[in-house]
Amino acid sequence: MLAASPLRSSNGGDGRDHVDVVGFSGDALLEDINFDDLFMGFDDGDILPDLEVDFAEFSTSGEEDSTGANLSGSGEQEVPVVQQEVQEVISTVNTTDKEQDVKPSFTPESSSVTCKSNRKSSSSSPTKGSQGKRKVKVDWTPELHRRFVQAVEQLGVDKAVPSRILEIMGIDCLTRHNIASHLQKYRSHRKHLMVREAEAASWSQRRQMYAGGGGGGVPRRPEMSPWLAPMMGFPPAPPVQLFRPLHVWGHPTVDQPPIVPMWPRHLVPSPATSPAPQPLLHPPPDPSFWHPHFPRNAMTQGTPCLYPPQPMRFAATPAVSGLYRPLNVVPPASKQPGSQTHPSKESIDAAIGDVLTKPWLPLPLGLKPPSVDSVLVELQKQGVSKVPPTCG
DNA sequence: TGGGAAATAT
DNA sequence: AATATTTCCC
Repeated sequence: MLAASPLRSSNGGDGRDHVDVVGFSGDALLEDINFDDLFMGFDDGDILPDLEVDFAEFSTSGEEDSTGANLSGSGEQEVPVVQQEVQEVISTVNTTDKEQDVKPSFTPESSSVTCKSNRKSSSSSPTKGSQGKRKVKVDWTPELHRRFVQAVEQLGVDKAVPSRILEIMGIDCLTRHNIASHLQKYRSHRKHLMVREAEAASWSQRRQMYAGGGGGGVPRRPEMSPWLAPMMGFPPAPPVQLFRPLHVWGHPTVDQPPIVPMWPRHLVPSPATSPAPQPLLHPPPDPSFWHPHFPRNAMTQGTPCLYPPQPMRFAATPAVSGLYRPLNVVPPASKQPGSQTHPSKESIDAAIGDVLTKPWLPLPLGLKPPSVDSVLVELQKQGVSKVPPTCG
């Protein structure tokens, strides 16, 4: 069962057809692989209603090389151009039912995956620039991709070859080249993911070395501790310093437990350990998640300090790069011992705006700092306000 | 027949 | 910008 309609390129170049291959399922989630990472934007909205249009009903139009394409056969062939009315039917269905509850039961075995035209296809003249080949562009919908993954895993990632995948998937309108292309990308993404996971694992391993396996996160050799290492230039009479981790490329840690150890009490930095600031490095991309998260927890709880207004320096540290950016938050002047001296939300906001202009500095030993939440918790436990000598 | 890179298209 | 296809070479 297929549905397709022509897509003519607007530039009159090769005038490719664009065919979506769609199916639908009640559970559009891809569980085998985290394709949220790989293919952003997949959601139920991408799963289109069943467009069971029998390709046999459509005559091919115009182009010689695409005529006679046999979509019910196996192997690769050109997807035929179909009549305009198909496209109309399809877009009608799309616009009406897309958000509706059109999720018929679906089982992988019995699923029908259909090919439909891409709606981007404009109704331009079929005669344009269509000599030679007319390829279709396959839209790898979640369902289609799920089947792809299924096939790949069935064969084994290493042994999966396009022709076999195609066979297993049983999607008529796909060609071996479609599969090969997708497979290439799939592997590439996969490799990427594995690298990232390896990094995470390696980090996690190192974390354990310093976390002491539940002993409160105290490194075995404090004097060598990476945590202790100079992270930033300390202010002359510094208040509490925290690392503020930035998960720039990953997902915010909202749903995840912290993967980093608590900040050990005796490792809270002190002025004596502060080095000179490092030179500017390449800024990592997209620190955009700053705003949503930072002010919420940063300084709203505890950490009273009696210093006069003075920058509080946080480290905004991307998880991967080993860089951080200092964040200076100026707390209000303390009135009397014991009074609250949190920075105001405004000053935090101002600092956040400002931090983006700061240079990125290397994080010693390439280690990540603890998560801000864990630090805050730990600092609270430890009565951190006493860390600077005059703060308690 | 398939992998992979690069160019190209959308 | 992201993703898919094509082309070329091995």
